[in-house]
Amino acid sequence: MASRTCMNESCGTSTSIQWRKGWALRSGEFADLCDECGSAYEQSTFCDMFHSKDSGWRECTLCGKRLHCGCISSQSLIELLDTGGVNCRSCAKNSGLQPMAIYERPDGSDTSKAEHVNKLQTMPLDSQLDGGSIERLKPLQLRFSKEGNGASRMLQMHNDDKNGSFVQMKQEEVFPSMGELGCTFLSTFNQASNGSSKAAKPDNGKAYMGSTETYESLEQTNLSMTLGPPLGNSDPFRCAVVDERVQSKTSPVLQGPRSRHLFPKPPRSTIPTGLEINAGMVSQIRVARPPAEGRGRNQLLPRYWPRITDQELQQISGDSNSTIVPLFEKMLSASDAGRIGRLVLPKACAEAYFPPISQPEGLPLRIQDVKGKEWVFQFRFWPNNNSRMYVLEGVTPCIQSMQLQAGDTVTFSRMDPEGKLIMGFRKASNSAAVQDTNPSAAPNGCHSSETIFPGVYENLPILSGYSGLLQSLKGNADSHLNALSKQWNSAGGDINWHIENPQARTMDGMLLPPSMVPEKKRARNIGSKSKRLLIDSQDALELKLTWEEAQDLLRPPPTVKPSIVMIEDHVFEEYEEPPIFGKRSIFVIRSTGVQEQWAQCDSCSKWRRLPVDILLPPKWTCMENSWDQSRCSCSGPDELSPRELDNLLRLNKEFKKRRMATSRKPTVEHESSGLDALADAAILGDNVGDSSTTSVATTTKHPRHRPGCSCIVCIQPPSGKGKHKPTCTCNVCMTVKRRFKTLMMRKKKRQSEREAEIARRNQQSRGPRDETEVDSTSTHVALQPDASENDNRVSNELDAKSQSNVAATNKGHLDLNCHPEREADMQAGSNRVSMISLLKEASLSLDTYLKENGLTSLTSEQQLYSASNVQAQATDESEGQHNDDYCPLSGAQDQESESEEDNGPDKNQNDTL
DNA sequence: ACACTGCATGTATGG
DNA sequence: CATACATGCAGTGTA
Repeated sequence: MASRTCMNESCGTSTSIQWRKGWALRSGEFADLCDECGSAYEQSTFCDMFHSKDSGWRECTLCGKRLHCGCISSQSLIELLDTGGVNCRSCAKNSGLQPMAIYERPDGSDTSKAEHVNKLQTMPLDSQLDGGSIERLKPLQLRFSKEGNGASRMLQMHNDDKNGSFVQMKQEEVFPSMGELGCTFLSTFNQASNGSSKAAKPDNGKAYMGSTETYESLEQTNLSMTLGPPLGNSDPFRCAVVDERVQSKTSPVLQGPRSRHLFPKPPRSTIPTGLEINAGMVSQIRVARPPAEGRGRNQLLPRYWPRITDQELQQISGDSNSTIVPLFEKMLSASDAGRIGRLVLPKACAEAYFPPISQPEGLPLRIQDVKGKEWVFQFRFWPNNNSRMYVLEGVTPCIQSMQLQAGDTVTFSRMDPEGKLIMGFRKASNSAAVQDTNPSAAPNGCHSSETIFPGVYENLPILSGYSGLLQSLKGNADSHLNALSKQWNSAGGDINWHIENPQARTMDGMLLPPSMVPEKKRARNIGSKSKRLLIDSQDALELKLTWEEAQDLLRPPPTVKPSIVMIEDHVFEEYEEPPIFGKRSIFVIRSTGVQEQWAQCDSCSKWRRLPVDILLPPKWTCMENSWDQSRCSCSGPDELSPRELDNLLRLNKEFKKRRMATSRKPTVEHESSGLDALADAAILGDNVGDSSTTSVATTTKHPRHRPGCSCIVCIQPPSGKGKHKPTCTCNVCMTVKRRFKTLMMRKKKRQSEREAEIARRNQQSRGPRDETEVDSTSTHVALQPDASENDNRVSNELDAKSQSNVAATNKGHLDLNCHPEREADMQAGSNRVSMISLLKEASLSLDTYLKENGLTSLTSEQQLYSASNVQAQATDESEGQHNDDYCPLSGAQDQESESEEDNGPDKNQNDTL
């Protein structure tokens, strides 16, 4: 029967280990308290449970496979059995057991170490819960193994806080000496188990508030672990030498997940994937989460996670039998490396791994460098914004001794069992040099441990991994990411750290050319900033895609009538409830010009043809296909040939790929290339009419006017009131007229060619289905096909164009940049924004649209002008739309440039258009 | 005049 | 928005 002893020495109550509500993940009721005095127990049940005398090994009860506590703790490889023991995941799977989280025992029964395991049940969640237990059902941190001790401390500390029993800790009283701290996590645990070590009480209540965050992140850890193999950021205890030595056979170097709950999750999608992908290449890298034994905030930022290589470990540990526990690292800032001699310590790190200090004066700290030289720094803090700012003072000699500069990284490790603090370093400048010269450097920017050092070291694996992930997931050569990766690489590693003289470095702001000056300045924070930007940009891409797709899936709330509101002369439908997501559907335009909507049955997955104006609910099955009696059940024949379906999917893929690609193009290109691309597509005619496509281009490429923007909108007369009259002969209007004329003539010509082509193909007995065009889709399946593709495709250009126009018109109303005063020129009532009307209008033919807009002909100059004027107005009212309207014009540039070359004033505009 | 010290403040960053 | 942190800066000490 395991027991715990109350930390309160005056109490000393020993109690058997029980399952307590305190283990609940989110309950916030950390009741792991002594029943007598309410103090926290000195150790964690979890540690005890899984880090027991048998070294944490368990045997699968079915196959006998031995599973280490890491597997247990990770929970990714085992299932804990109600009857005791564990099953490896494969056996568990075969036996039909479902993976599940481990839950607290609501009965509070006494549980020994083994019993704990036994009582961790592997039962389907549903079957295990009764109504009353649901409330108490809380995931437990079974992944606690070595680090569980730290977690338990945090639990206890949290307890302290919550119970107001916080006692300002005096180092000599409660905080273990560095020697005591200086043990492997395992030994730390053992000490704790034996009660020989006083778990640190918080010296700062605030410092322990991370507990709940810890637990919250646990669940995420669960997820990530379930989803994938061990993640990139290894458990420090495992990745440190001690683990390698002890568990070299069983423990992959990079095992991250078990300690993830103690530290912030890495940037989403970056670290895991990066290191998975590059696992082989970085196998020797120790990207270690720091030990969780610290008493401080557990939320160490990943940038402080110690990254250490075998070489460095070897260098630090030398030939001794000591083990090195990487604690944290910090890239030196200019201030750190400056002559002030103050090294700002990350607060969390200082509180976690350095002795607690209650007075600002702090205490002297002996730290040994890798050469064995011992330094004494003053470890102290400054009050700062109701917080503390920890610094190591007197580091200048050490910094200089190591010849460190801003951008270099100092690492703090602990040598066990002595507990000696070790200060290592990595030179930032190494990274560039080694990286550049080392042929073994991974082509994607990931490097072996020997080649990765601060700067690039910190980021490249992440970036490359992310890039790799994207590439693997999206099948997309991600030049943008690569570029970012390079940029980041240079930012992290190549920043001008090569100025050896610190003085000179401080002066380079004056000495360096302007282009270089910001680089130095940037260097200070560009790392994290760029990383953030990078990730954000990636997220943004993802989000944007999602958003764009969502736009087309949004439906008005079905049962709610909108209230019409007028905002700056624009009418909006305002719904009391948020829009709903409708079902994805695909619009198809046949060669005959007939539009179709296709949707996939949620039950049988067959594609069914639907009227174009139908809005489907999120769930839709053949049963609801009231438009086709022969296919109103799933047994109805499939209407869509595999070929066409493949075509749809393929085009969808291509579209997304293309969209991703266009999204990553530098903004500089957006103005021109985006317009040109749209223009080309418009002239080519096929699918530009697709509203979704145009919407993509619009929102992606030109959401807002920018200074220097030379688009058709921006070159309009200023103030926005200079509405062009039909008689206007300004450059813009003339250009518009000319281009539109050219455009339409060309389109006419192409249309006639295509009609001829259709006729020819029909004669060749080609199936009409094959001629269908995936032209418009609510799910962005419609594409901007390549020109070559377009030429071979058959479509109804007019319909496409009509959609374009309609979409342009409609979107013009939606765009908040639209100019109210131009609205008068819009068709009356057309400014009514309605999702349904949008869809309906999208199905209108061009002729209908033109009639409605009084544009029965576009062939005459005047009519041409009218059309262009309308479009110009639409454009004026919608910055985000003008691409749609005027890009075609710009696209005609090629053709018309021949006749416009001598049009001086126009030419510039044409170029920019 | 320079160095040091302690605090204040602006910015980056994460939640 | 809160916090962490890099750095500025004023006050003080010292050569």
